[in-house]
Amino acid sequence: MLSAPATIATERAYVRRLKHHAPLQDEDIVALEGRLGRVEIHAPGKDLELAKTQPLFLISGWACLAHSLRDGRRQIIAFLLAGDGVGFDLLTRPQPHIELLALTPLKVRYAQPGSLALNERLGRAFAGAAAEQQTRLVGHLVRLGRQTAYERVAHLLLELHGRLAEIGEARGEGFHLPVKQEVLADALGLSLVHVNRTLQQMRRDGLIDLRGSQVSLLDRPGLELAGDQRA
Amino acid sequence: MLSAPATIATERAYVRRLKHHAPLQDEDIVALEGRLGRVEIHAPGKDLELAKTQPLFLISGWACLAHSLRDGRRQIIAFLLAGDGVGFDLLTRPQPHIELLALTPLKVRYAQPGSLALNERLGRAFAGAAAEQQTRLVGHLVRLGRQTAYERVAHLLLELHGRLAEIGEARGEGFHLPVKQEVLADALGLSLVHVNRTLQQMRRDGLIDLRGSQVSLLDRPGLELAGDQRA
DNA sequence: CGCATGGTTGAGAGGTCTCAAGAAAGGTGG
DNA sequence: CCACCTTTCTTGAGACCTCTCAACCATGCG
Repeated sequence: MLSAPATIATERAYVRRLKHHAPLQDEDIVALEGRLGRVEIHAPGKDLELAKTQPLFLISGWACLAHSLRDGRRQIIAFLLAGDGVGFDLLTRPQPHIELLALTPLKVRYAQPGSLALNERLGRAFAGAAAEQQTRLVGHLVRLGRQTAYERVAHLLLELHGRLAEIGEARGEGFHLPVKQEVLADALGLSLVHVNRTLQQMRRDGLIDLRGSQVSLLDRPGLELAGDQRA
Repeated sequence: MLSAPATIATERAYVRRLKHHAPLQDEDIVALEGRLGRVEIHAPGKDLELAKTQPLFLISGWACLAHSLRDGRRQIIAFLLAGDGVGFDLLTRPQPHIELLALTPLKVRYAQPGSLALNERLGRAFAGAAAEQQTRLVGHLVRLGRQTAYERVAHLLLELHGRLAEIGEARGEGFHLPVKQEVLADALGLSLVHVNRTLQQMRRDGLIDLRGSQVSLLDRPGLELAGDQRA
């Protein structure tokens, strides 16, 4: 029984995320849960087939939206973390040539088709989540268009840390980054090799610590100076 | 009176755009028009202050959404053309650090605040327009992340021609591109100089003709080969 | 005619890429 | 627990793409 609270907390990451955007009441949660169904686990690398799948929430693990070009080049559009919904907003609706990929073992909970904005509060929560998604997408676009490799990496690390902290998956300034550098490269529009060199450089500069897939942001002001893109 | 039909057609570019996404009936148009108000004209370079403005439709001219970094670098997020709405979808809702800029003399028609999805057909039309916007945004992101300068330019020219053709602003394979190369650079994540060189190269390759702000796509298959990003 | 703006071109620097090989880490079967 | 194999990370070297700086040309306008 010791693990029960943790399990519940984990399985309700989506509740926590939605509550960030609107003050949900117990009845809202109950109503929402009533529309949720089976849980599935997918292996890393699995294509969840955005076009054919029902809406879902990520319970645990990392996923991404990706677009592949003919010649094998790939661009990752967005990272999806525990608590994120898929199929509720425009970005995660089926789009041509976009695939939804599991980056780690992925636990998802499917919802019944149709909107889950069952009342005004839930509606605002989903709208808020969609707006946040959209803001991140624009931030990603700016990264790719106008930032250097060093800036892109710093900016992405800050974003991921912030998102993970929100769902309780960061430990202080540290977090688990369970993706290959190749994935970071495909997200950042860089080559694998250059991502590696950039990480080395940030390590030498004392901005981060990196051992295995464990990252620590050693110098947050420095990282923000490097990566922040605000006007 | 000879110019009247043309004027009406122009002023209703937004109707044409919406009809692309749902079969609107006359009553829908009437209802929509009932919610539209004053027309204003803004000078090129004008910041329309996304955060403070009412929703609006572009009647004529070009605008863009842009994000400026501290040091002056700028990334254009999206081009907005005649018929495009602003403030109806997530992308064109106020977002931090994003500004709405007139790129040419810009004629806009303001709408009353609140949703214009007055019935199910209009709702689908607006949703369709938002989805198209979103798809373009993702395409733009892939351009910036994984395409070369040459590919980016080709892809953007094809996109713009397609959009202009939809609203009757293309003449065959030609169209008017009323923006400085600096603007293209800020959209494509390139330097002004490199955009110029790339255009020269495409001209030498016989893909495009470019005189003044007049562009002709001389070799559409060639352009698509160069710029198309489909998997 | 002269100025301002935007386009064009050259030259060299710098950032990022590709190719390639070696080191580290992780998993698996003996 | 070790040996091996695979995967991932790391590093080097050189090529290539794109950038910056700078100058010059073309156009339009007062």
